[in-house]
Amino acid sequence: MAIWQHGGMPSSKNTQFAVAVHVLTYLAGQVERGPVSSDELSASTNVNPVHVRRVLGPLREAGLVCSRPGVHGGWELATPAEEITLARVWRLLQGADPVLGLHGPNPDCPVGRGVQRSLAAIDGAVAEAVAAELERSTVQDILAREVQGACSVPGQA
Amino acid sequence: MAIWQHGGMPSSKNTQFAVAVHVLTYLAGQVERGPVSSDELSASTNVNPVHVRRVLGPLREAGLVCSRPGVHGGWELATPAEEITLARVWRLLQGADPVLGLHGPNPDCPVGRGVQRSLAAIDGAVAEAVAAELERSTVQDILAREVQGACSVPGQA
DNA sequence: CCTAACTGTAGCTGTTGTGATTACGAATCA
DNA sequence: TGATTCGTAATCACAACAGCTACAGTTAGG
Repeated sequence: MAIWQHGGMPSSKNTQFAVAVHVLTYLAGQVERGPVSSDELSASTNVNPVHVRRVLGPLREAGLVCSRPGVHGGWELATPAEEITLARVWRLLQGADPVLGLHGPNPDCPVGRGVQRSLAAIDGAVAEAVAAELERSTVQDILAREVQGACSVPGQA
Repeated sequence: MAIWQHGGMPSSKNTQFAVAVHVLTYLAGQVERGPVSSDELSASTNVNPVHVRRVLGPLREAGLVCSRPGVHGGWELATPAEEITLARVWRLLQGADPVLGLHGPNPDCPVGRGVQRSLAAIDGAVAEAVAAELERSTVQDILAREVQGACSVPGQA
């Protein structure tokens, strides 16, 4: 028994963060070349071009990248790679979604409410811890780990 | 490791952690009463009894709780509440699942491989940071925040 | 025994989130 | 004008989570 509608709580399987980091690193390595099309980024990340643009949307609004339509359009880094921390990217894409999963408690149960409140507070602390850890890496750091040259997708250079 | 076909990588969709913490706290408050049925736990957590048992499975294997079938069966805490850190619970339920989402990169792209490796390392560090944060709270701590008495589901006490 | 009350698990279903795909409009440059 | 590329909406397929039912295995009590 217990047919209460169960609390739908978001927090999901974001591949978006990984895709974003990948794209930013790619762009950081192609700064000299000018705009890069989402088609090329799509080939590098192995995801759909539309998905690339969707992921890059929030990053553009935050000023990390910029895009231009048209014949020689595409995407460019709008912030130096060494100033883009992974924490910033993560916060942009994760939003306010809980890191740990919370669940809709039974309003009739005092334990439910108490646990819920405690858990929400702890989730916040965890989110801060994650951000703090991600603050330690920048896109530049990741790019620096990449090998030297030959960083293009075959058939696009 | 790392099946590159397309993203099937887990992240945090688990309500299980929250349910587990809830149940453990409930059990910690009912230690004197003897075994608690998963039906009662189900009413408190507002999830299905079967789901409760599924979540509690790993915790029992780890020795945190124990269960007995039969007429007066149910679940009991098998470890003092002050020794159960949330980190332990989290690690049991999270397993080796990545905290941030990784994605299947393009094997033909050197950037892909590099980013992938970096991201995996960072994910490990983040997981440690999360665990460290969760190490600071125990089930006893959460129970202590609960109010005094009247911690049963109406109709069950 | 036999029944009732539990756990333990398998199987199916409904819902939801994610990403692929297509399509179309807007902007830019030759 | 026409080709290229972004921006976005709409739709589809797939997988994960959880709800639910059903049934087998255990235990207590008559």
